[in-house]
Amino acid sequence: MPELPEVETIIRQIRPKVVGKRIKAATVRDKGLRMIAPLGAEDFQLELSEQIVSGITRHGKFLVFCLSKTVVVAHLRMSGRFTVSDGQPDASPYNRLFLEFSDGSFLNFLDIRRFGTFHLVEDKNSYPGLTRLGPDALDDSLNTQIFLAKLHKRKQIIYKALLDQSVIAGVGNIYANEALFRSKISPLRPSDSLTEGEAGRLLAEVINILSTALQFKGTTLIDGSYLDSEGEGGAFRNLLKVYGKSGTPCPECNTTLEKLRISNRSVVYCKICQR
DNA sequence: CTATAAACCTGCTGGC
DNA sequence: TGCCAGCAGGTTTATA
Repeated sequence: MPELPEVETIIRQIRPKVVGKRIKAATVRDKGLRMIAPLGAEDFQLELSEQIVSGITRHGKFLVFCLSKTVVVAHLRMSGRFTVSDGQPDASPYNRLFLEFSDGSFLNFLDIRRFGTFHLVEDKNSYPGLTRLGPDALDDSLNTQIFLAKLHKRKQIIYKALLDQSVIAGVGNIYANEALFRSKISPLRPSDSLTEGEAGRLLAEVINILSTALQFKGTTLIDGSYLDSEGEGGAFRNLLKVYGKSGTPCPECNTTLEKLRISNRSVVYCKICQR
């Protein structure tokens, strides 16, 4: 699933192929979904036509396409992908939406599960999904004090706080599991019980793991659930220590890793190492 | 206010 | 072999 490193990888790959180009036509192939907002597919296509892509940025897991007149905020959710093709749109049956540029190239949005979203807005401050976000997990301005203050303000377990994008933006289930293990903190700890030292350790592991995963172009599970814009999988899978490994020995102490169900998600942890 | 749950989707896997 | 329940899970919206 695309989390921060996967989204950043995709952006870095498509940016040079897309920025500066003029949109000749936008085509929403998959009608009748909630993918496009707030306009319907027809208006979305009209609005994008003739605009120039001036840049692509990211906040958390959201992609922000800056166009000459408007902004399109996209989210890949579980199975969204982008590809760039020449001459014709990507032939995948899961190609849900594509932009045709004036040079004959195409930016395609592929999404098996159709959870991905596109919001056309005036500017990025007019999209609530973005304004709600906390600082990006790899933003330089993020520090232990900010993180700790947010953790102490809420009454929820640290696992849920880590996934709460309004605390910090960009962490999903895979990297939350890994960061908690590496910082030796139990996912069940109340977030307001973390000491400054623990919060600092956890934040350092979050930053470390996300930036390392970015170097590896993200994580692709055995099931091939994530592929970048080149159709490649990320190699960080080989560095996972606990995610998806319940029932196997803890790499630190050999205790069998346990699986929890929190908010309908699978959480794997070592009850000996993580306190 | 918080906290939980359901909804959105499709492909894959495990059990019978 | 076939069928079906369950799982994967980020975010929004609804409900308690």
